[in-house]
Amino acid sequence: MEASAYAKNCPSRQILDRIGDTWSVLVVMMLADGPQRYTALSRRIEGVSPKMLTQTLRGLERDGLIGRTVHAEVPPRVDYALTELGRSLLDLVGALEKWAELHIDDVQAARVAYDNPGVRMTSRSL
Amino acid sequence: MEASAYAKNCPSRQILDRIGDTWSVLVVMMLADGPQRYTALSRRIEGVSPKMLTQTLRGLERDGLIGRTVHAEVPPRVDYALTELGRSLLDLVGALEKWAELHIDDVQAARVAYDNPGVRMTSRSL
DNA sequence: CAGGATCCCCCTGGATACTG
DNA sequence: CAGTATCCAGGGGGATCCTG
Repeated sequence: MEASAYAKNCPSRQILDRIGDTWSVLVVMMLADGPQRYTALSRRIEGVSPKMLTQTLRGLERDGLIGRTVHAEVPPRVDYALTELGRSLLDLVGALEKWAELHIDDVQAARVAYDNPGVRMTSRSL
Repeated sequence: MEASAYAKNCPSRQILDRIGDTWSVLVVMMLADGPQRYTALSRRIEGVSPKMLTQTLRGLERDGLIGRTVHAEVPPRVDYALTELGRSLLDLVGALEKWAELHIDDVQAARVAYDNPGVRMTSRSL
């Protein structure tokens, strides 16, 4: 079926899966400021467990969105940085943020309206 | 923390949560063609269970992205259609598809390279 | 036809402790 | 410092059956 193709074969789905991932986008945004160390990321992204951070970083690295550089030092030093491919994602993330900021009020108003069925509205949303 | 604000308060996160949802985007894309009935959607989106379809539709409706119209007929007839807000999402989805199509090859190449560590590369991805 | 209700399983992801 | 290993609870989501 067409939808099946959409759901599995289609590039969008694969990208969606990564974009939709909670931490991936957060990491990409953090790295927009420049290369960061593991610990720096774990501190800046509050609430992320080491497991999830590592997992997220591996996923992004596998997709070629970030690069991982190990410096031959003691103590170990590892930097993560956006690749060119990763940087190209920033536009998309930016567009997403823009849409969000532009329409979040409408969305929240819709939610309130939906959650309060009895209340009269001055206009219909459809 | 800043990341906390990002993760919870920030509009982007809320939109991300919806965008990232497997079925939501699929439904929105389907509805881009025009209003659709429940059954039509369930057929076109292969693999979706009634439960998830309903849940997805409710979520989109709650966010004001789609409208639900019940026709007073027997058998029941319910149409779902994008709202103006929902339609404005199409641009974003379009941008996403565009990015995906444009870069999916790079991503897949990166994945192959990542999964085959021994292999020599002609160029570095960073 | 368009779902609601229920059961249940699995997998995500958090917490914690440990290591090269 | 930069992770890995392990354990474990919660919830997402499928399958199924039922109804206005």
